[in-house]
Amino acid sequence: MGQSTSDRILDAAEARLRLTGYNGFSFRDLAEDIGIKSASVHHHFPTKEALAIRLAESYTERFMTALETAPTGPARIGAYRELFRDSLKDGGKMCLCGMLGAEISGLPASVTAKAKDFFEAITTDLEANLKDHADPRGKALAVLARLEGALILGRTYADLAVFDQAVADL
Amino acid sequence: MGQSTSDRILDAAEARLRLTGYNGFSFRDLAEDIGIKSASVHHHFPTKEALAIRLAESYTERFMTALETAPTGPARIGAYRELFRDSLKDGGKMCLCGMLGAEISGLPASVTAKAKDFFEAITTDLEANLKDHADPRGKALAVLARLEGALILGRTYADLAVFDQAVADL
DNA sequence: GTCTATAATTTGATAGAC
DNA sequence: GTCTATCAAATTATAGAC
Repeated sequence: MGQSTSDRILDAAEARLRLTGYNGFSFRDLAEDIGIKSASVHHHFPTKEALAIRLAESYTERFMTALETAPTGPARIGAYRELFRDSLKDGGKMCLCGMLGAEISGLPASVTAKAKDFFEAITTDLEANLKDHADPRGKALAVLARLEGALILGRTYADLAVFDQAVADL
Repeated sequence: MGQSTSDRILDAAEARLRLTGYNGFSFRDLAEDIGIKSASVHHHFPTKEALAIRLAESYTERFMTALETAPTGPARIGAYRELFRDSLKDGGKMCLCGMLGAEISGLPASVTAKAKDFFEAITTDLEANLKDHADPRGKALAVLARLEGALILGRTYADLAVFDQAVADL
């Protein structure tokens, strides 16, 4: 079963967004990535804003699906650590919503809302698994912050070991 | 003593870079910010790359100067927390080098090197103040990661309290 | 040091043929 | 669904007058 053009656009756009940010790629870049013309990309996603919204939604959905097989309770943190680690391992990519969160002041409000949705979904899930902690939500935010920041450090040093050191005792 | 045009450009550029990222502003934006023309901005900084290099250098220098009055030992972490917190409080800005680190794949190598210099300076300083810790460098990277990530979360939620929750036990 | 003018390229987006 | 062609605007950057 081959991938639809729409899916190939989404894949190319996700990779580019996670590497260079929202303002770091164009519709022409995506078109060249998959061997079509930019007008065809616009046929599938009328605007960059619409594309980014779909990217954030599908990223969040995929992330949540990956968590379905994760352990519950505090051990769930390890599953999060691995998911973020995979992101860095796979070409040194940021978390899609971490990237959007960094650039947020220059983005359409509809896109920033989706990034927030991702963080809220993660925080809520993590919080529910840390009920024995004195401050479950604070701990959840602390874990998430550390993972996002560890991606930035790992990327900048271009060294997976830096990520590992930054999250060693998670 | 008035500010030189060069300094006014640097201030405007730093604010824009920390809000919208390297690809999120233009020389014309900076020119309009301070009431001159873009050709005049080029007179002071020939290329965007040169401007970003200067920004990262001056940011690092300023950060290190601010640390001169900070306590030594583990208590130094609190000074870092306050410096990052001020960044968010001051218009919801990212750490300049945290932003560059996120966008790093799309930036000139000379700029990425300066972002790395910042992280290395911070990590080294923090590490030296955590000598009693089992893994001083790991702990230093963990603190830095958490602060960078907490900025992303605080920005996305547009809520200083989210930053505070994410770094509560630092 | 700042300006006008402009070059060369890129960008997001649209119209309309096939 | 993809293409050619195109648009209007923006971008980085330079030349040269004042």
